[in-house]
Amino acid sequence: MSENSNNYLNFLNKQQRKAVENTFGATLILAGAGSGKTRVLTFKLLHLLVKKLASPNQILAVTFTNKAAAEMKSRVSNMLNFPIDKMWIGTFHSLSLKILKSHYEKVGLKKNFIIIDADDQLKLIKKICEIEKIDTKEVSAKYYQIAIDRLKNKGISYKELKPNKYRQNDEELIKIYKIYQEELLRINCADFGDLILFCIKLFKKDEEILKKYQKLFKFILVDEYQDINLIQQRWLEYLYGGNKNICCVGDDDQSIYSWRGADVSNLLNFDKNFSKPLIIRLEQNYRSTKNILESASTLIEKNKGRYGKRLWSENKEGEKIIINGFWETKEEATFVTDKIENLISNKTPLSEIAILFRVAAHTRSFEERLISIGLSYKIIGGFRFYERKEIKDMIAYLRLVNNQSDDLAFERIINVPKRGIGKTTLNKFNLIARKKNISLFDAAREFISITNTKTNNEIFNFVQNILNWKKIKEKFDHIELSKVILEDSKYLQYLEKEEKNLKTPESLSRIDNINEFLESLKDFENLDGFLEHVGLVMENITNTSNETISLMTMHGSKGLEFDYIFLAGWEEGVFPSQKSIEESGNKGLEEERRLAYVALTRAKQKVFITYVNQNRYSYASHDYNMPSRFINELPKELIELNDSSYLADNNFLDEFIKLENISDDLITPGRKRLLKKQKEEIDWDINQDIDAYSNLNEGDRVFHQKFGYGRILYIEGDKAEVDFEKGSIKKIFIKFLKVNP
DNA sequence: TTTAGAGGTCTTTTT
DNA sequence: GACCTCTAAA
Repeated sequence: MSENSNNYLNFLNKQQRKAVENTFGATLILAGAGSGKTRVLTFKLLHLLVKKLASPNQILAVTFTNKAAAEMKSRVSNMLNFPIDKMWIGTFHSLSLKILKSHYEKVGLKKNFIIIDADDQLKLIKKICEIEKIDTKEVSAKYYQIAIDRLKNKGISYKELKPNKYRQNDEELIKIYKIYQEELLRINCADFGDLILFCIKLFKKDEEILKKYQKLFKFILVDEYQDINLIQQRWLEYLYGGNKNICCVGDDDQSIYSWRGADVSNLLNFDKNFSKPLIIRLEQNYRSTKNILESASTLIEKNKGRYGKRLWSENKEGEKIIINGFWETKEEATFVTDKIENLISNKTPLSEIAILFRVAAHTRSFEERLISIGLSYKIIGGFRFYERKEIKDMIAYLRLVNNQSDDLAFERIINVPKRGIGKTTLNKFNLIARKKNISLFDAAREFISITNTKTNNEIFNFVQNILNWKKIKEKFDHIELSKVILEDSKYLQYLEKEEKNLKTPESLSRIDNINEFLESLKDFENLDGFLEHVGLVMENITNTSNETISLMTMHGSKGLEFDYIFLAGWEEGVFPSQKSIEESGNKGLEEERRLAYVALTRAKQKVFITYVNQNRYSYASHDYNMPSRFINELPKELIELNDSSYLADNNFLDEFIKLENISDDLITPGRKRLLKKQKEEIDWDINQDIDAYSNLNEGDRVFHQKFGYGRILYIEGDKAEVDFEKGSIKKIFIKFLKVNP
């Protein structure tokens, strides 16, 4: 341990110190943004070790995201002189996996089981629906996927699910859930929910095992407690039951995962779930300037469902929040990068700059701009490396070599690259597999032994390849194996061909990604280690150079801090998200507001907010959006509003700022106002009859295949802005419009 | 029987 | 823009 390990307590304020030194029993730390909660947790860990209250492997430290876990690990390893490998620091899922790896057979899994992602989940459910002849037109496979996920978050198994007469598809759901669970076991896979559920099952079933872990974990530390769902709470309760020492850190204002089953009431019921807790509040913010803190606090006070706290700070006032509106996304990206260039010339390190988005897909225009001006950036989360098609294909090959009963992997690659083994042949495999209760791989072998068709040769080769690779796996390492697979399967050849023919940005980067994939394999000892990492983390761990700008979602930014924060896309419908309000009404809106609070409080020095008023490009059409209501909710005296000349000319901002009380109706008010305004401006003439395609005028009633009937707002070159009756305004090429008589 | 292409639908946030 | 389904052609 380091020399100054005895005076670490001096680095803490009174409340923090109390939190650290109160080691036994239950402690709940209500910690505001930037109040040093990670510091408290890591120091507490240190304290437990220094005071010899526990040895490293007797402390269980649970975090919510992989990033937070990595952060804590690095902080702890900086303070301590010994390797932290033996410590139980990780996410609920990774810690559950660690436990399950010693007891997999007790829950019906086999060695080296694989964790499947949402993609595979959906594929499996679709397959089940098809086999069981469950119609997925009215109720989609996705619905069932989400439903099963939600049930798992609540710890409800298919046996416990009682059909609800107010929901129509519960019978189907139960059936699918049951088969889904059986299928997972058969192909030796578990989904995210299972990792935690299986642990609980294990604890319930085997008291000896439960006792062992209860005894082992003398102290439990939990980060981001407000985001914990029911099943995670139960997981904690089981492990808490032994030594009864638990310390949770949370902030109700930062609860942003209710859609994943996170339940803030865990925070409320803390004293019911854990006995006689000490509750400590941390309200001094060390991170942000007074202005940023004040702005964020004013915003979050608009929420009704909160415990209420007011953060304070001894930091300097700082600068105002700069808000800029733009006509289109390009302009927005250019503005942001210009500002970044300014910051760089003032010696701001790139690592202190982050651009945050509501939707991961919105990073694109910024990426283009950053590439063109040559600034290095990294995307955290978002388009996950391991979710790219070519990477998933490669992983599927490895998975199948690893485990021939992995049907999901088999189905993914049996015809990639194309081998002339299409749907019909696959259906035949499926038939055999089900009849004989064997894997698709074995069914394929069976198929060639009993039939004689043209495709037999290809199937035979495929099967032989897998068996060959299996032998190679035994003799060589996973990197060598991957290279052989790339060659033998002709996958690399297939990518090269695609690159030549298509020349799309995606196809051009595929081979690079494969090379990066091979590179990232080097970080793992063997195939098992790699597959485990892929299943849990989904992010590439190479390419973590520090001197870059960070681009990420607001969700992804939680727990991080930067000197300068750029918040892009603050538009009604985008943020707050239309979907979230439609789905959960005021609750959804409040969660979006908490997200805004999280985003603002990431900044240490200065915040820039931007919005694109007129031309947010999404899903191949252009959307109109009003500035986010959250802009309106910031204290007027602490913000500086600027807008592009177009917006100034049209008084968009003036109009917007005048509005004080915005209702929480289901349709976002910004959109409502805009629709109203434009409808008034145009004098409709419904009965006008014009030839299709030509002579289109403003005000014409038109028809579009995708969006239905609408009216032309104005025409600009070969495009027309159309107000569709379904409620959206889109910019469409005129040639796609027909005039309705 | 497979594959390419056309046309449709659905688009949040993460372990 | 990605992914699915349907259809027509190979």
